[in-house]
Amino acid sequence: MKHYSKQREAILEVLRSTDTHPTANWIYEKVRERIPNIRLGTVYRNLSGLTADGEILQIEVGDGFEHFDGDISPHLHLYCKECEKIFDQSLKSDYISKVANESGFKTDTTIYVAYGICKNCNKKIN
Amino acid sequence: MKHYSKQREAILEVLRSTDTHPTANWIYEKVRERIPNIRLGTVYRNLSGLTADGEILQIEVGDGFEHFDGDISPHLHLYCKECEKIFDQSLKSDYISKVANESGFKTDTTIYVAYGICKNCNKKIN
DNA sequence: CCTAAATCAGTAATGATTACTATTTTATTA
DNA sequence: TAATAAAATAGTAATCATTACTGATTTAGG
Repeated sequence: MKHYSKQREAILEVLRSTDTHPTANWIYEKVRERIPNIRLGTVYRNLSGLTADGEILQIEVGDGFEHFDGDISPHLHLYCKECEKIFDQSLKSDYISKVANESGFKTDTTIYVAYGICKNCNKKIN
Repeated sequence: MKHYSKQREAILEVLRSTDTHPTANWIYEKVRERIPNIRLGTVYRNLSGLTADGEILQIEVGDGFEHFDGDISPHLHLYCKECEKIFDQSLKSDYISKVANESGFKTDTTIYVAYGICKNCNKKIN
């Protein structure tokens, strides 16, 4: 990722314009509204580059899809196993980073995921 | 996962006998030494069941493979982008779980992943 | 023992992601 | 602003980790 491209720019804008954690395909469909003949491969290539550059986060919750996040601040991802949605929760400190660096590991990205049942689903079930 | 099976038992034992974070295929090769005609599909099915039952953890680090962990205590996974290995580090408290539950989310599993460069690779590079 | 449900071996299919190539776009330098 | 090399893209094809299917086997409980 050494050069600017309008495709990369559009992908980044789409990702930053949502507070969900979309898949590559979702991003592809959105970007296609602006750049109709963009290819899914281009979206994947840029998402990989943006992740490597630390401009976005890649989140995996075990549902078979890679999810992407335009918010790179350290925060908690709550994955509800009932509705299969990802919720965000802010964190006061980057706990992981501190612990990791104490042991000589140079951290540049931290991912926090909790699995369980969200507030809403809890009401419905019980 | 309501019934016992020797396949499930063997898979769990293999996973608990290592402190690495193997892939389904690695586990398959190991279990095959004991049960020669077990199938990869059986390994996958059992790993999914064991994960759902909370007996093992499923860790994803963005390398295209699902990794499994027989240690279900909350701990930190350090993924070195240089040597592509996963290191463990114990945690004094399950920070995520506390924060999540405060907001009404019922957590049953927490995953901590830090990306960066490990101690050894740091020496080699610099 | 018997039965029903769960799991398995064996095999085939799926589909998210990656790879490839010729063309176009970008950054740089003169 | 033209020339050049490197990087990115469109278009297409391939990969391969994972899941799905089916008939046979194993398990749990009475």
